[in-house]
Amino acid sequence: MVDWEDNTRKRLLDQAERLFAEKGYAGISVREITAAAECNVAGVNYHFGSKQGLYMAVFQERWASRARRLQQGFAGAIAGLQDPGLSDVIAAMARAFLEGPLTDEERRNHIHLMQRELSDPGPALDMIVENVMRPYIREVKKLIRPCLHREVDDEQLEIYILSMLGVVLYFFLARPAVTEILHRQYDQDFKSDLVAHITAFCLNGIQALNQEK
Amino acid sequence: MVDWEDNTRKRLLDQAERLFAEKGYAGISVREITAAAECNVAGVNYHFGSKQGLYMAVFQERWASRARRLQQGFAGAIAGLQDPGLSDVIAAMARAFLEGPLTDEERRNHIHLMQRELSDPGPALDMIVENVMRPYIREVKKLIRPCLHREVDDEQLEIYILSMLGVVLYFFLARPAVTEILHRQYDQDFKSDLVAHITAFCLNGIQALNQEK
DNA sequence: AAATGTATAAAACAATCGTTTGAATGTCAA
DNA sequence: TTGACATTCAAACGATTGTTTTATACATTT
Repeated sequence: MVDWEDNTRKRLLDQAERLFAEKGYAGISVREITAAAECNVAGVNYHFGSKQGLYMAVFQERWASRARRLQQGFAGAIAGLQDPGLSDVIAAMARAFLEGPLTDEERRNHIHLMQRELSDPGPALDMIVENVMRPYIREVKKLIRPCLHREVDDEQLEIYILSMLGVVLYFFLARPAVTEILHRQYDQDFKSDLVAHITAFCLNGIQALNQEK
Repeated sequence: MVDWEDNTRKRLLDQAERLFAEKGYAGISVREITAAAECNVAGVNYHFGSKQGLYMAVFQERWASRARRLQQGFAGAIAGLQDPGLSDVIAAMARAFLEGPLTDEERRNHIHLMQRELSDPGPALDMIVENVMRPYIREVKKLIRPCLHREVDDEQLEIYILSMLGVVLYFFLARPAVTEILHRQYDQDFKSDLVAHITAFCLNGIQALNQEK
């Protein structure tokens, strides 16, 4: 194995990631992937054993490391502040997803791949939940709890964090519908508006936790 | 055509709706659908012309009418109140989606079908946006605007409404992940908690619109 | 009763699916 | 140079895809 740059394998992962994100596992054929990667059909089975093996490799070798970069982007933004407030944490969350360290295409692939696994549980869901979502939520909880004025139990806090994730991911996920409804392009302008909006919306939303009922 | 009950056609729509919602358009074959509907493979092409025709029929003959029932459930809950406040509108929105006039299975199918079209634009997206989402958003806008203390431009209000929809739909969509993370069953108990939470979260969120900045 | 139209079924259609085979490459060590 | 290994390729595998054809059963109309 020539390990400094296994070109066919890399091209296959590149195109598989893009096409699986775009059309879903069942929506794309091995031949379409190999055509896009400009290699032979057999390449998939040679390098990854099967179509499913290629799918899992996309998550293990691409998706997981991107999730790590996202989390680091978030943690880094927080680490730069001393005594970060609630709005700092929420703004950092939104920014990490919408303007974070990833390119636009990486971001789109990343979120679509995640989304598909979350709604149609596939072989990669366990990895996503255990290795990415759970540690992420634990981290955010540790950051948020000191900002609250009263004790809040774990589950309630987790639901709030999931709500914030929901808002962020949904604007991404439903992008075709959102842009058509609002008559706006999904450009930098719109993204800035979204980050500001999401931060304000979720900040107020989570203040519900701060109020005695 | 025997029109009082065309049995095969009805069974095909029943099973197609369930299976398209569960596995997506590309994820299910016409043979799996006809097997579930206990009829011949040719039934799909005879009654609907093609697989895609069956898919569109699911949206036109099933999904659209359910969307109407959802909207009526929402409108009816509001109509019962005089001078409905912001929290009334939001609670009615959440309840219509999570505890509304649909059965649990109808609700699951409905939201999954919608979700798939929103994220992978298919032939039914235009219908969803123009005939369902846009009228719905227009209606909610009319209800919310009188509750606000200051003038808010259309787009901002629309973004807030989309955010609320995002929270509601996301808890549905990512149900497999959500229940695993929270270690909870998706039962009546949990649903009540969700409605209460979403209402509180979004109510506070939208209050951002009420405050001078 | 004969003719017509509708609905279902069995069988086959060409096309495409994921996968495997076996030969042709190139690379590097012995 | 030889032998072993890694990689790519064209070709073909059997299975499954959506669709069509042909035949049959039943109902309604003439």
